[in-house]
Order: sequence, then C-alpha cells, then structure tokens
Amino acid sequence: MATSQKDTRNRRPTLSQVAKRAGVSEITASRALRGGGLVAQETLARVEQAARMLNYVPNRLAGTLAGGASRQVGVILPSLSNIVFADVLKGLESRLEGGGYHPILGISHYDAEREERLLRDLLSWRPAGLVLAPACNSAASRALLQAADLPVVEIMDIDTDTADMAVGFSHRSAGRAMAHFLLGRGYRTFGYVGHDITTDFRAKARLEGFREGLADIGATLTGIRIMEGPSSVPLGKQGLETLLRELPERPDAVFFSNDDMAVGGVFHCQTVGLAVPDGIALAGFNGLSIGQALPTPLTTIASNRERIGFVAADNILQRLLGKTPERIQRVDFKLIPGGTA
Amino acid sequence: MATSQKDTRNRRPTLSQVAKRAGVSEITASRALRGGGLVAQETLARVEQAARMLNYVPNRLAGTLAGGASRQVGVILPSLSNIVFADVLKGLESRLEGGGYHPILGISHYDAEREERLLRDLLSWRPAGLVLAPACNSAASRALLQAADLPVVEIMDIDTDTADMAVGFSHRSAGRAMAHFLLGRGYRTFGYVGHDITTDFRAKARLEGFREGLADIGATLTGIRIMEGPSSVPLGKQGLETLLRELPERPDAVFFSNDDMAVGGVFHCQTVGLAVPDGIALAGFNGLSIGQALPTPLTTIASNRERIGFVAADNILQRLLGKTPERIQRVDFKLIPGGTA
DNA sequence: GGCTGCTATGGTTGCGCTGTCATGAGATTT
DNA sequence: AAATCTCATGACAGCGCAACCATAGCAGCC
Repeated sequence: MATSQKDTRNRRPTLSQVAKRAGVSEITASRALRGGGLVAQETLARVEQAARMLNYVPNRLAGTLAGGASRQVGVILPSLSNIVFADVLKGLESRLEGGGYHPILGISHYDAEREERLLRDLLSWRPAGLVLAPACNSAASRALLQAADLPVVEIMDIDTDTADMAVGFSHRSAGRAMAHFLLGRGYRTFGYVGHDITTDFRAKARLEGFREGLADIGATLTGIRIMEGPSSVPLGKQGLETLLRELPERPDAVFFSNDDMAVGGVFHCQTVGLAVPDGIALAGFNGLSIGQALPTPLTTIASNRERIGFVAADNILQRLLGKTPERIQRVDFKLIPGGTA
Repeated sequence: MATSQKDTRNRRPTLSQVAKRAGVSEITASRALRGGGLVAQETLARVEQAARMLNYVPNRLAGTLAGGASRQVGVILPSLSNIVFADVLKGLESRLEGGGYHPILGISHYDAEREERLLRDLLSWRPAGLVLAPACNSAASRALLQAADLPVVEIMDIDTDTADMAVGFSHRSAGRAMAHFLLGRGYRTFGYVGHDITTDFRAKARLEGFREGLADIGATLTGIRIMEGPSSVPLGKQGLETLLRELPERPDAVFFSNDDMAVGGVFHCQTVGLAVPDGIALAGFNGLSIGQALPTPLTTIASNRERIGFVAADNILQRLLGKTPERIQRVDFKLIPGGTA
C-alpha cells in the first residue's frame, strides 16, 4: 500500500523533471508555466515542450501550500433533489469556470450537524471562498467562518443576518406578493400545499409571508397540507388531492411551495375534471419551465436561480481581486400572472 | 496582497500550535487527531481539547502532499441543465460523503476541448479518483488518464470503449427496446423529436438503436425533428408541433429524446385537442417523475440515474480500498408501459 | 537475566511548489 | 567610462503535514 502509493506518485512527472529536461532551474520552469512573463521566449518554448512531452500536470496542492492562492471554492447546498439548486449550481459553476476556479461540493440535506461537518471538511481544503445556501445557522458554523477569514456568500434568502455577503431575495416578500396578487384577483379563501417545511426554512418563510399578506385584508388560510419529502410533481398531485378531501369547503385558490408541486396540482384537477382557475385557482413558485409549458401557463413567481449562483460566484471572484462588492445583492423575484389563477 | 495572504495563513492554527498547547510533539498530535489508535487515552483527550480550543481545521493540502491520500474525487458532467445529471450528481455525492470524500465538479458542455481542460484542472488537485460522463473521447484525454494512474469510472453509457471502469447501460439497446415495444403495440409509422444530437451522443445512440429496432421488421422513421438546446418541456412541445406541421401524414407514434420533451409533446396534444394515444402515441425516455404524474402516465424507459452515480462513487471507493470491482457494471433501464403508447 | 514483543512517543526528512532575495549580463544613461 | 536600469535566471527556504525510523519503558517468556 505505502509503496504502491509512493510508486504512483513517483510516476507523476514533477516540475523538477520538467525543468531538468528543459535545461533550466525549477523556478524558471515554474514561471514559464504560470505565464507571468519575465521568461525569455526561447526558454518558454523549451519548458512548454518539455512539459508537453512529459504529460506534466502541475500539483496545485503543493502550489497552494507554497503560497499560491487556492482555486477551489467550497459550495454547500441543502439538496440536489430540488431542481432549484441544480440551477444555482449551474450558475455558480459557469462563473467559477470562467475564472479558472472549481466548485467543491457538499450537500447538507437541511441538517445542521451535517452542514457543520461539511463546513469543516471544505475548509480543510483551504478554498479561496465559500458559497452556502444555509439550512440553519449554528454558532459553531459562525465561529468557523469567522476564524477562516475568507469571502463567504450566503445565497437564496436575504432576510436573515449575513456574516459576510448575501445574494438572493426575500422569500417572505415573495409570499406576500403572491397573497396580494391572488387577493387582487378576487379570491378570498385559500389553501396551501407544501413540502417538508421543518427543513426548508425558505419555503416556510414564503408561507409566513403569504399568511401575512392575506392577513393584511383579513383573508384566511383555511387549509394547509405539508407533504413529506422533497418537492415533486407527484407529491403536489397527492397533496392537493389530500387537501381537498380533508377540507369541508373547497378554497378559491391554492398556493404551492414550488412549481413542480403546483403542476402536480394541475394534473390532479385534470384527473378529477376540476376546472382551473374557475373551479379552483392554483399558483406555484419558482417559475420552472414545466409550469410555463402547460397548456394553461402556471401562475407563479419566477426566481432567477441561475443568476443567483452566477452573482454569488462573481462576488467571490471580485473579492479575491481585492474589490468589495455590495454586502447584499438582490436578484429579485418576479410575479408571472399565467392563467391558472 | 502578499502580506495579507501571509497574515491570513498565520492566523490559522496549525498542527504545531495544537501540539504545543497539548504539550506533545507534532506527530503525536497528528496521530491523535487522525484517530489511528496508538495514542494514550489521556494524551488523546488533551490533544482533542487543544484542537477544539484553537478552532483547528487540518490543512489537507499539506496532509495530502505529505503522503496522505486525497479525499477529493473529480467529477466531469456534460451539463446541469438536464435534470438527469443533477440526479447522477446526487447519487455520487451521497456515496462520496459517506466515505468522507467530496466531489470537485466540472461541466464540459459537451465540448471536447473544455473537457480536456477540465480533466487537466481536476487532475492538478490530485484527486483520489475520477468520474466522468464523457462527452467525447480525445486521444489527449486518454493519455492524461493513463498517465494519472487513478481509478476512473465512465458513466451513463457502456457501449463505448472503457479506459478503466464503466457504470450504466447501453443507450443503443434502450432505443431498440422502445422500438420493439411500440411495434408490439401495433404502431407502424414513427416520428422522433430530440434535442441537440450533435452534442449529446447518448441521445444519438438511442435514436440509432430505435432506428435499428424499427428496421428489424422493416418499419420506418418518417420524420425526425432535432431541436436546438438542452431538453426541456417547452422544447418538446415546440418540437412535436413543428414535426406534425412538417409531415404530410401523422405518424402512429413519436419517440422523444427525453421525458421532459415528451411531456411537452403531451401538452401540445392537449392544446390542439389531439387524443393520446389514439390519435398519436407518445413515448419518452428516462422515467422522470413528471411523466409519471401526468393524468395518463407517460410510456417511457426508466433509467436509474441516481444509482448510476452511487455505484460509480462506490467503485472508486472500492478501488481505493484495494478491491477490484467489475470493470463494467450494468445499472439497467426498464421499460415502463404507461398509457401514452 | 537476557530475549522478544508491545505500546507510546519523538526526531528527521521530504512531499512539490512558490515567495523572496540575489546574481549576472546586456542595454541605457550621464 | 562609470553608474544605473532592465531582463532573465537561479539559490534557498519554507508552506503544514505524515512516512519512516528510532527510542524508551514495560510486560511476558523460557
């Protein structure tokens, strides 16, 4: 084992081998390959050729340890089951890649303990920055971040306290906005179908905002149905079915925690022959493409998830260049009227 | 800049500081924190307390460089726009996390050049293993992998040549299977709606298999519509619409490159009042939950993407433990009859 | 009583690279 | 012609940690 490891390592060409082959010192080879200038054209060519011939791949562990800046950015997301975070990750990756950085990923599953462990793990790689969609906010995590002293962007929500930077929008306001919209359309009794709220505190914030928005004119939320598990089309279908079965009276409109849940609701109505929005109005959240492709486009609130990821990564890179982007950057939601409410 | 970096680093507690505080040598502290045994109970406790008090986070760059095994696994996927790869990543992460490993991610965008650069970049972090959904197979990439000499798993398809290990199924066979199923149902003329095929060679393999399957009994593919961009519900809707407009005669059945495309097809039929499957039969691929939640469940081929990711990660970990898993591991597809064909 | 074997600990070295300072050769200035 | 400046290169040290080998103490054994 030990020997095999050693053998493996020995087989990988090092900078020193490249240098020897090019007939220069290590440091010159290093400079040549990093391209900072300050190396003669001819030397540069020799070193590059030597590197190519040896199939040299620099060892960034050593490079970073020796004082270079790490080019990894730690990313902690609560879930990948929700397409929302895949979108965020996509935006993140695209910006990081452009700067020559790579995300190193951890999934917290909305679990505080796991989140803290991930934080430790990722910090142990000495990343240049950190992007997190916090699932919770333990004191220990705060302490770690404080001690680590690197650029940190918290994404998705901007309502909670921010340690360093934040990118996103207020989920509470989004919930309110939908309440006001539905009230404006004349609906007066409301239901809510959501996925697991004990874990997804942003969905919870939306629900609270929705409640507050209704309360503004004294309207009521007559039924709430929280399903277990991550949001999905089948779960929304099942959720609406259950909600309607349980309620003595059908609400005018139902707000869903996510568009895929809402699409499930639409499917349920199709299945039982309930007209939308005349029999019941449905509204979702996130502006997923599936909702907009329905024969009747879904009424929803669009969030720009990919852009949130992109901006978050950009903030990290800005800071690494010595600039100081806005502490809180709004990437706001937008209500899409659609046709289901 | 240079000084600020140095300052930053100096502020982070090192193993030596922990050791000093615990009154032991560095190496003893190291052993204590890594938990290999061989340290007296009382010493262990002292070291652990010292680490806790200093908020010590080990520097794995140094650890790995000094001979420890890296606990990062490079992952290259072609896209995150397709939910399929988010699922794969989810499976990957869950297995890696269980073993104390972390994925470091690159997205190739189905681009050979970018894939090769990513490969270099990820290898420069000296990962313990590599998982790739190859978008292409350049000679240069092969050479890099060969030279790197680490466990590599290629995922999704098992038809192409494998450098080291492979996990997935034959997309060609999947295409064939759907052809045979549809023929068995009595359909005789066929259309195909797909997303960009020049880039997604697995979708292309499915189409080819589908063609071959039809040819087995002399049936024909009367119309093909390839859309630009990643697969999505709106794109499928638009695709079917275009296909039907272009064709002089409506085919009996249409095969889609992906379930979200097929759901778009279903929506199109709903919109124009075309009965499914009596007016036209529709079939998808991947077994996404959205298709199964439709009032009439989609006829499709289910792929177990999360499991593919999980098994791929498991293979890497197995190999790191010195075991030798099967070179080619099948995580097979399964035809789901549904109700749309 | 000398031998082995075991546990707990430490000293030294080196992983591969880059920061810092030093050097030498040639070009430019005064 | 001496002083200065630029450019290209090199020597050396050290990043933080773990592998390797050594040592000391103590029990058990014939």
